[in-house]
Amino acid sequence: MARRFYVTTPIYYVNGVPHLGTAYTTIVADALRRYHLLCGDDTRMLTGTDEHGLKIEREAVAKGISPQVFVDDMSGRFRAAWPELSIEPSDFIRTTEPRHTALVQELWRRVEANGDLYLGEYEDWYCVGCESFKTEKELLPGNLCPLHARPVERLKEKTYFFRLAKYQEPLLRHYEEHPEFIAPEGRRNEVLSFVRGELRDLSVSRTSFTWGIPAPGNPKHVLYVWFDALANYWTALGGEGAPLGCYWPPEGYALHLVGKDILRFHTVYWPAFLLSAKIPLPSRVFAHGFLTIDGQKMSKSLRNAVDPLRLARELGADVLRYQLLRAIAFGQDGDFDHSALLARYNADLGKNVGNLLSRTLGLCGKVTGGKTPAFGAPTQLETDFIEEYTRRVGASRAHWEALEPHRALEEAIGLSSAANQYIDRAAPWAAAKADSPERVGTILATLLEALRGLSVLLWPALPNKMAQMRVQLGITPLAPAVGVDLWPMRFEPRAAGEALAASGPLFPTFDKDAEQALLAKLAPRVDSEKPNVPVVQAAPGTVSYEQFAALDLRVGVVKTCERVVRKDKLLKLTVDLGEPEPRSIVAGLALTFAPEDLLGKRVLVVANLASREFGKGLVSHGMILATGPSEALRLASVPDDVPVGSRLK
RNA sequence: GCCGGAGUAGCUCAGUUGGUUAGAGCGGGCGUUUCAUACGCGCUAGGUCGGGGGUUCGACUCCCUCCUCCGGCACCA
Repeated sequence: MARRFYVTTPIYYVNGVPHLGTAYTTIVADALRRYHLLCGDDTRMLTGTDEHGLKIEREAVAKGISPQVFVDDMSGRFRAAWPELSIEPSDFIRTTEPRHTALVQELWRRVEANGDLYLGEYEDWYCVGCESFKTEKELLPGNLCPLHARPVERLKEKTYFFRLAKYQEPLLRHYEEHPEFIAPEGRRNEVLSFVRGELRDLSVSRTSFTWGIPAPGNPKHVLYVWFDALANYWTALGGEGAPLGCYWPPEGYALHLVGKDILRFHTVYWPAFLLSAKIPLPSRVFAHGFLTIDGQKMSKSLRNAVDPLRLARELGADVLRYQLLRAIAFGQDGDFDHSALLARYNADLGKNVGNLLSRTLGLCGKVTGGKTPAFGAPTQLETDFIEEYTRRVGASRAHWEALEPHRALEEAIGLSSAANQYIDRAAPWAAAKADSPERVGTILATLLEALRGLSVLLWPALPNKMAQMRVQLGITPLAPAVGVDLWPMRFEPRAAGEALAASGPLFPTFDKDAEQALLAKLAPRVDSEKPNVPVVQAAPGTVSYEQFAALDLRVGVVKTCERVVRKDKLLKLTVDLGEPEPRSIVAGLALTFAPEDLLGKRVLVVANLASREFGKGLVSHGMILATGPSEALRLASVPDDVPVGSRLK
């Protein structure tokens, strides 16, 4: 009853290096891979890199190298990173590989043959500086490019469209018939409501850059990001009729792990492409949450500050894997907290599992000469413990099946706790003093078998540590094979007389000093960039939106400006706010600015401030915004091309 | 604005189709053992289960409403 299990991670865009977020997804995928291996499933895991697109082209140019050289280097970093985290994908695909490009083009042709591609015009905001389109959302107020702060323009580009709208009903039907297709539940509902709304055809090609896969039959176009990238899950298996095709439905079970930010692409666009190409859909798309780090959002600077490889080198890959799998409810947002990591390591692994191994082997060394004792007549204690063992081993398995690694591991630790309870109740040291070797043997044999089971249950998360544990237990390394179920569902104590090989603490704990030292070493240091604004909560002096909105802030241009006699600080100016007549404003700018400095300048004005009388008929109808000491003011400003009278918001 | 999720012990969270004294882990407190990595085991938290109202013999669990947080969509004051 070996299943064919195929798990994928997103392919990572090579404009960055592996960070904790990408490591997280990939570690979960690897843990699932290992779990399925243990079950005897025919298992396959895929990860890789996404290497096309304008950003890459641009970055390579900026570095003065060819895109290919650039992506070779970047992709290599991802490929090299995973083994350091004990991640062993079956395959690593790059979107620049011929095996991918050829099959993506085939996919394109199939979609085209199905009548789902048409040439049209894509119209949106375009920044000449970027040479790329911007969505409305990206733009700064006043239709400015967020990168260049210059106005974008409306532009049209020839592009192929995919008839996404056509697949609204088929998609909804598929969601309906396969409720497990999108998980978790909450995410499924989001997608559902999105698809129930209006689906617009999707632009799937570009002509404004060349670093991509040429569209078959029209090489002026390159395939646009999603059509190219999503296909990797399928192209990596070699396409239709290839030997690896058996990992794809209907024969295989294909699971895509994705971040919740790219859920839609995987549950709407990708299935639609496949429906069009008449290829079976993947079995399930599971969206996990985002990580915060020590309670802080993973900003760019934090991303780089928390390097999973550095953590792995410092603590061992297993410890990092364990924390990510155990501390974060898969599917929900989670926090990666450094001190919680150390605390959990000490508690779960050191004190619970590690000490259990240590005391068991210690007793064996003293009482049985470092060999496995015989399992004799069980008492109620053994019967109860074995019952709990069986229950937890089964529960752990069920949780892996349900994509709940945090719970699967919780069960494993619970089993270790139960063994610690059992050893206290059974008190083999007392039995040894009472000179009842058979009883001691039975107790120790029970514990050794529990530890053997643990070495399997924890292996998906802690492959290296569990390998070491098995060495100490004197058993062979786990050697998963297709069709062989290694999950320790049955409690079967070993034969007597086998050699054990205790060799000291498996999980040496950190004392307070060591913890402090590690935290100091590992904690992300980003304070320089953001002076750790601790509380940005609503302070007593906050204003409501309504209060804020009551302000009329406008862009104006200074038309006239003159000193005010006997008022050294004041300038009297008239400012054009786009109103019929320029406003007369009195402002305390004179210590910094000479009147001629300000002529023609753009300024920001509070336009609905109550008028103020300065005497001698001098009245100010507004306030000019500035910052700094009186003698070194800086005017709040906007670029010169912002129309006069524009309101700020 | 619409839709969805969440708000349970100091922290992280479980809580099945409503029913005796609301749970776990960690932390804290107390006790205890000595085989063990100063480890383990036992006991302990008296928490208005976000607020208010309702249904019911009885609600954390059902309904209404309000507040806060988060997410999706819409919109951009």
